[in-house]
Amino acid sequence: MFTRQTRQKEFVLENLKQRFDHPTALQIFHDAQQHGIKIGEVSIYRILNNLVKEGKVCKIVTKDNVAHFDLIREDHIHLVCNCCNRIFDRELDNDKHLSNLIKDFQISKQDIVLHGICKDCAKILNDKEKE
Amino acid sequence: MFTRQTRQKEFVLENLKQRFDHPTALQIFHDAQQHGIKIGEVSIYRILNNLVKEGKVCKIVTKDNVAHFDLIREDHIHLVCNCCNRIFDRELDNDKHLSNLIKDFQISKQDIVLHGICKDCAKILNDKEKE
DNA sequence: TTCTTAATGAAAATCATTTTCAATAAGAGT
DNA sequence: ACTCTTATTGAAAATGATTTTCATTAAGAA
Repeated sequence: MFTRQTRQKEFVLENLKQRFDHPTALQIFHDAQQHGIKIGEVSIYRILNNLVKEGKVCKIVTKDNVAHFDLIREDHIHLVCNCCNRIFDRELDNDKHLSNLIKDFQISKQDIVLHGICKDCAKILNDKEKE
Repeated sequence: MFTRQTRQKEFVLENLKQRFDHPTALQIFHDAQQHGIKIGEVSIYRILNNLVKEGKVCKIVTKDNVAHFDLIREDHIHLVCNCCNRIFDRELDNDKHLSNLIKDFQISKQDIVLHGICKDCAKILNDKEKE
């Protein structure tokens, strides 16, 4: 079985290359519509899943059950806020430390996800407690 | 607003205390049925979400979009296999290293999730490549 | 240009989770 | 023990992201 180069595949990959906001499938769909590109919602899901299988893209599911996608670039880990569900990038050479501590488990560097509370939400929670 | 102690709440918390397999809401529901405990599926979801809000339980969403729950006990991180979606525990004092490297983001220790490929899946993938 | 079949897309299906709301039952007050 | 308030429950329906189905389209090989 061979693969065919299509306008749709090109658009999805190009779109991921140009943005750094970990978009959802729907966000990519809307972007396509705004650029007048004819592509169905379903195809975006299908193309993204294939890219994940090929190891070109990583998929991060936030606690509100929405999948976000990110092109695998250089070394950076993802911080996911359990409060606002935003995803932050953090460059980190020292993550090698952690990776080396884990045996019998191949950690993909781009797939290190730390959950917690981001600066903004921590401030909001703090302010609420003062009330 | 006060809270009331109910059989259902007690069952869910007790069930989580007694198991270490990161069950889904449905698995807890089935367990209740087998023990002849009258409790609705919906209530399990509601009780679990409340426990998460109270910070007693952590919720891990795997890539197949199913939420798994784990009682927050001592220090351990979670390894999630992107292949079989199983969740592994790993004790790790040295995770403090990583936590300290991240500024302006409060990492909850029990919520450090590393994604990758587990030993079993790695073996299967390896064997496939040889074919 | 033709032909094979990979890829697309619209509609329908799926499935975990949430919402709604009437019925139930903690547990505080008497 | 009894009553009363309302937190909690649970069945059914709603939601919403994602997947499946399948007829149609279009890469790209021959």
